[in-house]
Amino acid sequence: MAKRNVKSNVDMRETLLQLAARSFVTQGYTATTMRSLADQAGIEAASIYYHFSSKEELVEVVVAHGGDSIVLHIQEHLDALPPNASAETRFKAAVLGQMSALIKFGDYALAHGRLLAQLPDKAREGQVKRHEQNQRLWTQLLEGLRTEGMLRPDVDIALCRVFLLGCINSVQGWFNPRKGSLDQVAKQICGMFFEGVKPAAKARKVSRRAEAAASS
Amino acid sequence: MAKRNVKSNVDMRETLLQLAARSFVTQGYTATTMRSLADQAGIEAASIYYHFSSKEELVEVVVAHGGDSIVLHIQEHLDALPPNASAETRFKAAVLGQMSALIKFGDYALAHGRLLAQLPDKAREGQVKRHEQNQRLWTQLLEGLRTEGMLRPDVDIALCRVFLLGCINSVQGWFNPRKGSLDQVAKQICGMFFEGVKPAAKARKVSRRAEAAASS
DNA sequence: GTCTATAGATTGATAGAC
DNA sequence: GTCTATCAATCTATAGAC
Repeated sequence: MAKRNVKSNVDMRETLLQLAARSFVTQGYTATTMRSLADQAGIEAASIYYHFSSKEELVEVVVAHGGDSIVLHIQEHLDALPPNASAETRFKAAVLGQMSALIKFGDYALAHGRLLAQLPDKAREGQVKRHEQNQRLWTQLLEGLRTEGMLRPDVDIALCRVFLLGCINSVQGWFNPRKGSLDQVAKQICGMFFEGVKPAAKARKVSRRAEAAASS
Repeated sequence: MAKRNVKSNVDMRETLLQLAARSFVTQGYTATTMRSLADQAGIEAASIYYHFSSKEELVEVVVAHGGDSIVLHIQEHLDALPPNASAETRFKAAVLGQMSALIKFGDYALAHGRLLAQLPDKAREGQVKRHEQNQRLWTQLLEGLRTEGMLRPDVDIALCRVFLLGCINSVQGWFNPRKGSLDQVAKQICGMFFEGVKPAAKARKVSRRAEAAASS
């Protein structure tokens, strides 16, 4: 039994990153002060500069970590599929991948999505590329669907993308793992996306369990 | 030909509100300084305090204006319908209403959506109610659809709402009025929402003009 | 690795002249 | 209504002791 500090400093750098991610996301970049982060970590503001050279470096690391996590996590889900998987299968895997990345990497993932506009100029440029990379991945997945005849000719791919990402990214705000699985929510989203919400000519009965996963 | 200032001060209060809305949305609340607003308006920072008692009052007015505009604008669209309009008709009118509110009130509308979390505590409480009012309106519209049998029993209303609002709210970011009308985009969104993106058993040909309205 | 002390810049806001 | 001048508070960041 060694030390027992406020945060039982196993790794102060990691602690600071997590606190920073949460604060940047909830309070914003400028509103987050080095002092408040230090307070929460149980150290003095000046001590942060032993771990990070500046506030700018701190936010860069947070946002980069978030962006990388999402892209890599989706890629993992895609790589796990057989090479001849259909566009629809790949699409569904990506939906689940992006959702679970949001849950798993929480504030980091949100930081990447919400913080870009607030970043200092230098830091922003590098991150924008990461963001565009994610957008391109989704555009490709949607184009794959179109090639395989899974998209009506009149639906716009760019519109689909914002439609989907807006929905998926909101998951982090309301998902409650005790009430249902991510898998069920992902299925509901894909169902809504492909089939719409209108009943088919012949009404059908489906499990309502996925419904319980949304709290609000 | 009276005065001709930097902003030709017809109404400095209005000018300040518009600049503040834009800056709050793009830079965030804390990052927006009274000095930068004054610079853009062509006056000194101290002069702002003749029009507003504090930075806090300034952001309150901006966010309130945005929230009211959206709710009232949708309500206008709904009130223009005949009293016996179907839930589907009301729903489509609300989609167009929220979209055109976003375009018409631009930064004010975005401020209401994006700034809530950054507001000082006192200002936030009042605004949260306005936000919930908007959410309730959409929930009611969706419940109306369900009552009239336009929603499959397995689709979750809360999920529908985030799905829709995420999509609609993104409109402000990419809509280009020279490439198409809001009406066309609204139709596409409603089509996607009700019918999904999957081709029907029997493929059909539809106009692609709406596709051109999205730029990115 | 963390502390105390403090420099240097910027912020929201006030007082009073015009 | 807008200005000049200024205050008190707070911020990022550095220097150097321990």
